[in-house]
Amino acid sequence: MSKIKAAGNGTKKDAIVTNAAKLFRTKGYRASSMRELADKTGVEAPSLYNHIGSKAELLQAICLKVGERFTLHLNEVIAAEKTATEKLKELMLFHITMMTNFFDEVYVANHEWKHLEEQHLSHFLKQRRDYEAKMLQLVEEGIEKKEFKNIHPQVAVLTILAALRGLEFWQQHKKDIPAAVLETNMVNHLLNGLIL
Amino acid sequence: MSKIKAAGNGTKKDAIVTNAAKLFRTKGYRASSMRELADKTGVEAPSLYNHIGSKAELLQAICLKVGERFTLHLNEVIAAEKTATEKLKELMLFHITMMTNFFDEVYVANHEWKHLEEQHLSHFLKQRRDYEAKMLQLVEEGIEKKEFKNIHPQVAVLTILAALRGLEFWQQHKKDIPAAVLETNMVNHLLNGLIL
DNA sequence: ATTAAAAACTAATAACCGTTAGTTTTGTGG
DNA sequence: CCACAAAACTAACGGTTATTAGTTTTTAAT
Repeated sequence: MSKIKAAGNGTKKDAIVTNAAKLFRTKGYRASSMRELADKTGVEAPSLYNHIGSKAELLQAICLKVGERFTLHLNEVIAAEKTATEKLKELMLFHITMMTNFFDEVYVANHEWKHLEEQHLSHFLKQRRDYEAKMLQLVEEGIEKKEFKNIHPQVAVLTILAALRGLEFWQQHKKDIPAAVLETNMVNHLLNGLIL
Repeated sequence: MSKIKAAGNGTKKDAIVTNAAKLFRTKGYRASSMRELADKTGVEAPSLYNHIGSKAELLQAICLKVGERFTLHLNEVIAAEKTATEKLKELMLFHITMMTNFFDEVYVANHEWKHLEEQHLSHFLKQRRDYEAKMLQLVEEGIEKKEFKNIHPQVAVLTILAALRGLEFWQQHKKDIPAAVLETNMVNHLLNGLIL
């Protein structure tokens, strides 16, 4: 039996990437050593290189996967025949789902993308800008159709995205606040506000 | 004339800390070398140690300063004789002010606190927990006095803090969105919601 | 001008890092 | 059971890091 256990339908490389995501999240990319990653994987450091190309490649894989998933979902939502409010709500719920199912990966993509090498860095940033731009269009559409208030659409997008990114901070309180309660309340807060 | 220029009323150490904040923000703490910091400061690396104790000390100074300022302000606001809505609004405005005036320091405190050494790490985290707890009390007070809707107060605090932390992302768009516009719209969004 | 302290420099050290080379062990298909 | 490939190991290299030691230069006070 090999020492690295590939989970489910994934390869051994996938298993290493998963371990890397967890390690990078807790320690940060630069503070994570390949020796420690190897240790968590149950193997000596050089053995990792039978399955992966480099440390940088691990970060790329994580950031790319997260970026693709979000982009794919956004395009699906936009293409659907729904009101802007419904679309926005779906986006928010998807962020919450992603954060619960792929916490380490999403966290790393949000925090460690700085350390991507050039080609992947600019790809990642462009993807993020596009995501933001499409969300901006959505909010503008909602304002035009009188679904939303006549507020500054860029600030609204910024506020919503920031609040959603802050979900990472919620993982600690997960025991206190179940996902369903969080979903209902955060979506409601961002859509309807705090004041009575 | 010494090579390290102390700005205004500050010491040379303060100048180094300021440079460190900028460097740590752009590259991250672990990816920032003392050689590069020395270079930005206009000096050779070992010369820094005539003024500071260690690299870790720089991060401590940054995180401590930020933590103290936020804590001090929160206590002032809480002690005042105002409605919960007014208090909450003041807190939000202070976050925006801090982000504009001490962007590097606030960013570093938010992103690099992981790399603090034990004593300072737990102090920093306790300070954050306390801040959160007092904000929770404030929101609960607002609900009790029928200023706020009857929503989950913890989720509200989480949402607001996350949105405020996301202000760091706004610095890039600073040219597009002036601070005054941002203030008005974000505070209004978080208090009154998006939907008409 | 003299002296003492402050602040800079050069050189070097020990530790750690990602990664490669070369070898041995383990698993697998015929 | 044999042979071949996959996957693990040990040893080591070249590079970077924060920091120290020791020395020289600069600043400032008498």
